[in-house]
Amino acid sequence: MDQKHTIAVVDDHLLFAKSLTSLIESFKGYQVSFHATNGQHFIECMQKYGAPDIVLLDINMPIMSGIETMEWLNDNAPEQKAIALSMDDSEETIIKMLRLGAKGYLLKDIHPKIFEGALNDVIYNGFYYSDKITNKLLDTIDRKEQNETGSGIKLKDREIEFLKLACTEMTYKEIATQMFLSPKTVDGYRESLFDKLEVKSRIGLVLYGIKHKYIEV
Amino acid sequence: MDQKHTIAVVDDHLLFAKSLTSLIESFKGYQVSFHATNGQHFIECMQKYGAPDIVLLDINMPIMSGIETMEWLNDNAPEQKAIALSMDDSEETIIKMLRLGAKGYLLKDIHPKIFEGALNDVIYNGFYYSDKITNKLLDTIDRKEQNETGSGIKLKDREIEFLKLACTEMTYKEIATQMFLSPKTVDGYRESLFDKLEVKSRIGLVLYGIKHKYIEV
DNA sequence: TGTAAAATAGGGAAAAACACCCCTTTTAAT
DNA sequence: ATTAAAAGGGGTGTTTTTCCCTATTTTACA
Repeated sequence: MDQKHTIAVVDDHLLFAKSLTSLIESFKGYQVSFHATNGQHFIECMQKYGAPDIVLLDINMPIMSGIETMEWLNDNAPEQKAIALSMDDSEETIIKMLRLGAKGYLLKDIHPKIFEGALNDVIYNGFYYSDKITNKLLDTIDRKEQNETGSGIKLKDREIEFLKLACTEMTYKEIATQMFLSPKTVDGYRESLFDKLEVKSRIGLVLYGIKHKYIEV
Repeated sequence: MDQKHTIAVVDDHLLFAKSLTSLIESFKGYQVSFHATNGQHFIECMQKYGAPDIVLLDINMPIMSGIETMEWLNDNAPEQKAIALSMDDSEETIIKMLRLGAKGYLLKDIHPKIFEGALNDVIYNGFYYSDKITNKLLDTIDRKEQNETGSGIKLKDREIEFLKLACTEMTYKEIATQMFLSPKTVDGYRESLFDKLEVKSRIGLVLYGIKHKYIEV
């Protein structure tokens, strides 16, 4: 085993990517074979330089995101080992990446020693799951099993439609017109959402809507 | 000039910080004297290891943010050269940091070569302003001169305080109590903000507050 | 095919939000 | 010293929101 393990870094943040490269090359047994700034670029590079042993995938990238890249790998190179590397610790993203076959999910604030350990784990064990991520997933499962609380509330189409309009400066009367409903029906949606989302005012609806990405700001 | 220039890295993202350290130490003429995970930690480290030639300050950190750190430096070590290093490219943050005396403002996605150049500029010229940042500031100035549109609206401390409370499920009466004001005065703040921010309802205030990062969701 | 659960709609009333008028005291600036 | 602006407070309305009821009409599905 004389050959060094090869790593590809896929991240649009150049400074981070290059810094990470320096770090990785300071680990013995590893070398960075190339760096790409988004998924599409990565695919091109892979065709040019060959597949690396591990690809470190950022999630948020322009043109082709980490998730899209993971989907592509799933279809075209299912054997490729990939580790997601992101600031984003939302359950949904983590779950999505792991389901798509990522061998690990690292937050960008981890300790370099742990990072090195994770690389080794992926090479020799095939995967690495950190405490933090595991706990996050367990939390999510707990909440789902209990009471559907947290972010496990499912809104119906019409409710979402109403929620979006509630996050504007329209009055309920205007919302009713917009939705082709009686103001009284809209009042019903309001009350049932107050109940379901555990809020006490329209402000609460707006905050919920933003937090859960029903609307963008 | 045989001595290397010393750099301190202040960033809570360990992996990034350590990677950046690797990168910096690959530049000739530079060495990282210490790494701190937030402003408070940085101040402690500085007392232990002495002041670096340049401190690289992340903006978003727990306990003591980059802005708070910059304020502290302003009061306690105004000669200290600092460069803000952040993902956040909102005008307000940039302006705030530069006003507080930061010698430069780098986005984390810059090219390592430019990064190295920026370090040199700060050491030898005393400052570095990138195209991107300069243009961003020019844009802001343009908008200010035109019509006060965009985000060029300055809110006073008390208005910001009110805005934040308006973005909760409190009633105006409760907000008044919280702010030790008469409900009528709060009503005045509401009206003047409606006017200033060009919104027609409290929902508008909330959306404005979120968009302009007065509140987090 | 009967029944439960959605979706729809209404009445009535209190509380909050909003609008437009006014005033005094304090602070800042010329 | 004078003036202007900012900060705090009031009166009196209208409109909107919120809450608590009830009652149809669909829709789903066992």
